[in-house]
Amino acid sequence: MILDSETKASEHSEDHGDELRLWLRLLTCTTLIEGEVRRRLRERFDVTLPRFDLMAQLDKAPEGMTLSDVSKRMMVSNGNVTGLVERLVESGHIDRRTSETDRRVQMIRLTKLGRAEFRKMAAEHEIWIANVFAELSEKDVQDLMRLLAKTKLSARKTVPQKAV
Amino acid sequence: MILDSETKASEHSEDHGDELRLWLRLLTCTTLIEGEVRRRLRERFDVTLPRFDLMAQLDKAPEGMTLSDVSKRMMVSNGNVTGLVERLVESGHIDRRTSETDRRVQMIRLTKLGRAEFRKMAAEHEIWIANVFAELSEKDVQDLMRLLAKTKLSARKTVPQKAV
DNA sequence: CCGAATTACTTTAGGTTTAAAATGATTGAA
DNA sequence: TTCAATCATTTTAAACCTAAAGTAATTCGG
Repeated sequence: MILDSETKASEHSEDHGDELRLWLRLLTCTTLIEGEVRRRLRERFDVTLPRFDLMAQLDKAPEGMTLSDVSKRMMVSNGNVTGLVERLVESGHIDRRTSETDRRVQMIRLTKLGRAEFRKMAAEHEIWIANVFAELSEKDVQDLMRLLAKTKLSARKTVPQKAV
Repeated sequence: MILDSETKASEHSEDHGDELRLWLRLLTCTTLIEGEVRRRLRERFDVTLPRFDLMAQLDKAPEGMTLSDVSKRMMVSNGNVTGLVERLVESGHIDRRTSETDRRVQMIRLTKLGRAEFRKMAAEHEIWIANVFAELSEKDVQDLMRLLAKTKLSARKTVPQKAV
């Protein structure tokens, strides 16, 4: 196998500049969108983004979820969820009860109020997000979906998994 | 202009599901990568991500930056920067001095220690990021760069600009 | 059955983050 | 000049977030 000088050089000191720029761009897009969503949630509904995110998880699980489930789905620490849930119970948006079969487990679900408020917010939120991507063609959206799926798989391989 | 039923329907209740899924995927990728970078920075260098990010900004500006500059670049609030800078001055990584021409302005820059430590971390960081995207082809990377640039422009249009 | 390991959740300490108000310095228009 | 507006930064209050340690319940191998 013959290697030209460029390939040879890359063996020990590859150029990683493109990947770094890609990461920064990805981060910028997310931060930009997240900040705007946060601002609008506060302005329109006086709600924080983490509260909205947690309610979104519960809306997809009418039968309820455990705190651990929420923690994994939201990719945040257990302790973080404990505090968020505490405040959402306090404000009457979610309902928490200890599982009858396993007393370690807390099942939480949206209350009627919580569900109603979430649905109202979610409807607007979906329009905001559609606007965010308004200048992308349908093909752009599909391409981006595909590339991000690939990125997610690639990134996951660099994350050490818990032993099974 | 003739509209078929699908187009007609879309006038008032367009389907925004794809965009929403795209946003969630974007967010997942960023959260995943960010979490892993945070974990490694702590594990390898006992440093937090915000501290690293701030030092990265300063490394690109050898002549120094104002706190407002940093705030804009990092897309975080002013008050946040004040606290971060406070701790980085405390630990000897950055140097802060009041501008001679405008006493409202604080110029900050990396100290010798700060620069040395940052460079060491940045070298490893770059490799971690390259690994994150390792399964993407060179074309994938370029496509993703282009689509994210487009996304950024599109998203910016939905963010209300401050009056000039 | 029994004790070690695991699991679910909470607590703690410290740092991060925001929005909004406050402080002090500069600018600019009348 | 002068004072209202603007600007850079800090402060404040509350929430968010993590890592790590702690508590209590369950599971499982022997």
